[in-house]
Amino acid sequence: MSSDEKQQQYHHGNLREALLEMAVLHLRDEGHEKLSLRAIARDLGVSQTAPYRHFDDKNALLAALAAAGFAELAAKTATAAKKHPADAAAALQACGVAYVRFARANPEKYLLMFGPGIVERQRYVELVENSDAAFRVLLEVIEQAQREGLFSGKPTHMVANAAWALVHGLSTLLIGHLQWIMSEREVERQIAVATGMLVDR
Amino acid sequence: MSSDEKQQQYHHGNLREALLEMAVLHLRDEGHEKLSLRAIARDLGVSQTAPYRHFDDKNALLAALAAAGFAELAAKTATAAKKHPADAAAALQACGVAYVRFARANPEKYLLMFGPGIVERQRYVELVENSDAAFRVLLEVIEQAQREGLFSGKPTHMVANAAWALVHGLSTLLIGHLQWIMSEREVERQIAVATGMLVDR
DNA sequence: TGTACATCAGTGAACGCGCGTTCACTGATGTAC
DNA sequence: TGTACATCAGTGAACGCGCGTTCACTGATGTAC
Repeated sequence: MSSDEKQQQYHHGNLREALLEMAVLHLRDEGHEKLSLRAIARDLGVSQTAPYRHFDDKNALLAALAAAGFAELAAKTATAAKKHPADAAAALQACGVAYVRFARANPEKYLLMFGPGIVERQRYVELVENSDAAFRVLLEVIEQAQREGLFSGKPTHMVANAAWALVHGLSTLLIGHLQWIMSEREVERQIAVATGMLVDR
Repeated sequence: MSSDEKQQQYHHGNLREALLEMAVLHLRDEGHEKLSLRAIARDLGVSQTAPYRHFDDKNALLAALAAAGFAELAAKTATAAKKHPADAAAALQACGVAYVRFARANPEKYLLMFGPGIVERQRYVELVENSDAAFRVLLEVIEQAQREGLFSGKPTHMVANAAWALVHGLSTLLIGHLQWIMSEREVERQIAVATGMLVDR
């Protein structure tokens, strides 16, 4: 224990954020199914009931975690897309690459975001908004692509859903079934080939 | 209780299959995370330790369930593909449609098959074989497509992975995030649009 | 500047839960002779 | 055809577990006057 840790304060001062940070660590290590409020509190040196001052229940903490994840995902994909303001095909592919990279960098967080681990998602305003925002990034890139003549004649939201399905499916396969059988080089090539198939004419 | 059910035998005679069938029902109703060996035994009117005569542990039962699911999926997609022996693009699309329909008809089973709910999958020979077989159906359709000149110049397994990613992603989105916001008609159209994007030139 | 008091953010003990799994057991079945 | 016996497929009690959550509480903080 460092001297910092020794000097225990009755009021933590920043417990909400500390809980979320520790939760991210636990998530990384063991996934959201095994994530335990008690264990998180324990690791923060705080009583097991302290989290209830900041979150209604475990589900609320998971929802906050997922909401932050969607914000991060939206930021990453938006940044990637903005690098190709004049070329929608390139923007779409860059967006897809950024998407899959996010999932690979944060596999357990990604699975929490899209899995059934959070109940009554619609109750959590921030979660709904952030997840909508993440999808909207993709949607806007598709709209731009349509203005440039790609995907002509196909309904925008269906093209967007299909693109989403591709990157989502690739993400989950790469952090699941395909996890161990591809080298890093192959993975990068795979991402390029798959996102390219959306765009090649 | 019917008279059939009343006449309890000490030896069930078919408990292994009965356990799997009941497990499928529980899976449908509550998902694999809540699935409990005790509850399944209870519903079969059998002691909570009886399942251990037929499965090493809970994980083994889940593995058997998933293995059966992959066999089913392989059969459905193979049947769909065979209907278009001379047109690989049509075969691929039919295969994709069958794939997504399977997932939508068996959402919780599908999530078990692809999720992290089963540990040490490689220990279960039948599971590995059946999941390989399911992927092989898709792979063979892609190979046929390449012989017909589609996807020229792209590595077969990468095209296959991309196709798999698309149908897998669509499946999980349709049973997850997109579950409630599309009508049945829209879903069918969505599946057609997405699988069509793999194939349109 | 000092004090009373409301409010906030912690504590620790306890409840109740269902679960997976182990154990020693027993009833039923089928086979060798 | 009858019997001994090994094996198989059940039983029921029990262990131990960590968990989410509630409760009544208390120490710290900040604000009104």
